[in-house]
Amino acid sequence: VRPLYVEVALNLPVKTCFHYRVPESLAETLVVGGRVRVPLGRRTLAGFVVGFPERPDAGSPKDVLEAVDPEPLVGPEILRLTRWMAEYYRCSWGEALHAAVPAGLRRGKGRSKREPMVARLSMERDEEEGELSRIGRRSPRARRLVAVLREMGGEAELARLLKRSGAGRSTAKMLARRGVLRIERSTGAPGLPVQLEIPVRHRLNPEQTSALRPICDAIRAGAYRTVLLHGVTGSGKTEIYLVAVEEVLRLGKGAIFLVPEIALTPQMIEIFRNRFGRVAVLHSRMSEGERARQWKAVREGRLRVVLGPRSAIFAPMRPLGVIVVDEEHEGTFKQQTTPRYHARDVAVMRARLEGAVAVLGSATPSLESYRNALEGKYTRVYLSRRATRAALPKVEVVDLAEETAEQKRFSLISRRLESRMREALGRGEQVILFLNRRGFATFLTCRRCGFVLRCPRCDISLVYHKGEGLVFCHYCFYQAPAPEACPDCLWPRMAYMGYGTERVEEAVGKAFPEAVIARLDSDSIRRGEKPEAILGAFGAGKIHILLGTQMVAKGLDFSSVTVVGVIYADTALNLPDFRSAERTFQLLSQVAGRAGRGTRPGHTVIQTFNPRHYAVEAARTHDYFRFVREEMRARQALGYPPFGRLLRILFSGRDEAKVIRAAEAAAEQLRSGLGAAPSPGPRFEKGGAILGPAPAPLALLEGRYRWHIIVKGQGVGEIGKAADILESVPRPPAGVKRVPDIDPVSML
DNA sequence: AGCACGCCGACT
DNA sequence: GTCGGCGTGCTC
Repeated sequence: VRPLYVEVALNLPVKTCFHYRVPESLAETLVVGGRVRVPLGRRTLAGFVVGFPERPDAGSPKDVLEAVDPEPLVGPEILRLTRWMAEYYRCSWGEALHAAVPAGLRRGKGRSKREPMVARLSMERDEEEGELSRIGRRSPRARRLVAVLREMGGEAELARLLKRSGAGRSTAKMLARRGVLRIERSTGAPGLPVQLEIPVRHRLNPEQTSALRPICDAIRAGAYRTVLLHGVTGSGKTEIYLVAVEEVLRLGKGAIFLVPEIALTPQMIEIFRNRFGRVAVLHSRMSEGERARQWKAVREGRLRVVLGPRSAIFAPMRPLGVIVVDEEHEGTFKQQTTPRYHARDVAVMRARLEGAVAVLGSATPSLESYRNALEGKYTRVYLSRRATRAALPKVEVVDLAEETAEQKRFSLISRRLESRMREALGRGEQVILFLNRRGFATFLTCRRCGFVLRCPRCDISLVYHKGEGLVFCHYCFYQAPAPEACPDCLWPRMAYMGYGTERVEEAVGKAFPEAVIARLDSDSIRRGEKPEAILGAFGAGKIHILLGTQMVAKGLDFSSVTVVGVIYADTALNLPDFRSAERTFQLLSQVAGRAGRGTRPGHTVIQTFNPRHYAVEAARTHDYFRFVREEMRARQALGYPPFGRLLRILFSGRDEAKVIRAAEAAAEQLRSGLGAAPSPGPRFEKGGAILGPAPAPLALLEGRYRWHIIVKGQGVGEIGKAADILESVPRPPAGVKRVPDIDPVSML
């Protein structure tokens, strides 16, 4: 039967799909999962064919203009999965599908055979400033182009850059001629370093063997199961993942391996390549074309192992045997733009829909996963010992208040940490230092009037970067030269407060003049340092002290690192978020685990003003269970996850009064709607609550005021009801954006 | 989202 | 008298 009509899912914030007539000429060509070009209003859009209805739901449907794909771009599995996402996360099916397909494939079919042109900043800042002023003040376009490129991280596809900055090709060419930019065809995947330690393959110990059993049993049975693999750092989780993947491959199925963006290290890629030969890697730093190529190879069954971040959960692998989510507790699995999905939860759903096994691995499982395991929704397996029989590092906590009092001054590196570092360096061992703050000074203040320099668009303090002599907003990339005098009272000097990686680098350089120090954070990368090169040099022993942010905390495995220092453990702890203790504990445990992975014992020194906090205390004693006990109690008392569900509704706009009014109106509608819940539905008063509206912790971001409402419910039913109410009431006035976030991970 | 239609204020 | 603000509704 020839289809007369198609149902099309468009990437619009509109819940419904649209029906079109199929012209005779296309009746044979259209397929479910392929895309079509269709008219909508006065535009033409591409959307996914999701069905062939017998009769249209509109009076006189328009004609499909053309077929975009000769064959389905997504299979029935991804269609089903995205439909579930749309329902659960309250987006349209089209938006979910849009997120599930890499950009390089979406636009033009194979037309973009050639790599796109990419523009990169290629000058030091002062040089660039000089060149720009020579070009003259009458060319705001050039300035705007450079500013936009800087915001995009110093490197961007030329086409996108021109569109965003509104500048023309000629402006870009002129800047390239003057050396401000380099414009070249993107080269694809970054090269891998020469030397990296590949852990040798160990025989599984008895604990690992029994952990593997429920995983492999389910894989062989082809049955859905989610396994929470809880293993202390260094307990050999990776080896279990690898054996599970091997098992899947033996059965002729495929595997998806998700890692947090930050942990997609060359080291991990190398382990996989080493073990499985060809592996599809979907890396955000790869060009669109390269990612599209890998995706196609997966769809055609040429690659059976996919390694990637969040979005790799949509890899068109069929049949699927196992999905591994490594570091499942990581917040980066949650997308912070529509559709706001959590890749770990999507992974579990996908495994369920496709009869696959999901393995969620972590040394510090999220409370959500832990509770699911306790309730029997997941199978929990526990690895209590380090595979290499190396002891867990000895963790020492330094009370910064005490240290400051005793030394009569505040010092970034306590005497304890310094002596541990000296011992290690003396033995030819290596050191990792961790600090979760980039830049030099975290804020500038005036000693006379107390003025603190803030971002005009975000109202958070500007961070001083000494290397560039500029202050930066870490949220919106606003930048300005660091003021000499106080802008408020004109006092001639500003005081540099707070400590970032740049400042620690300087202090460590002074204390250890003979050591080779490298810094690894997004600033050093932006300035052209290759993380692969730094890690390669560190692995080869050419660098003695590696200092950095998150990037040094995750997934690094170097056997000669014996000392790890946490410069300041309180950054995460002081965030206004109910998960701050959990984040702190996870981070400290993870960082501590970088020490003593080889045969020599490790030491971790944690510097903090909160030495008695249970997150710090539990990290010191490597006691996950103690942490969970305390944290569960706190969450239960307040009805926070995992004991309740949250819906966060964020309102933002340039006119604060309007934003507040919109949020208040919505809260009122929620209150009356939920209070009157019909009897079959869950009663709301019990345990549920509508919090706010209140200003979000980041109350002003990029010039937009932000207020939010938090709906706390006992289960999905309640927050779902709240989301239904929002959809049924009139939309907020123009100029106010309302974004619902189901299961929010960050409340900032 | 993007675009129309539609109804009230200061300006060529 | 119009140009244009954005509030409201619709797009197959």
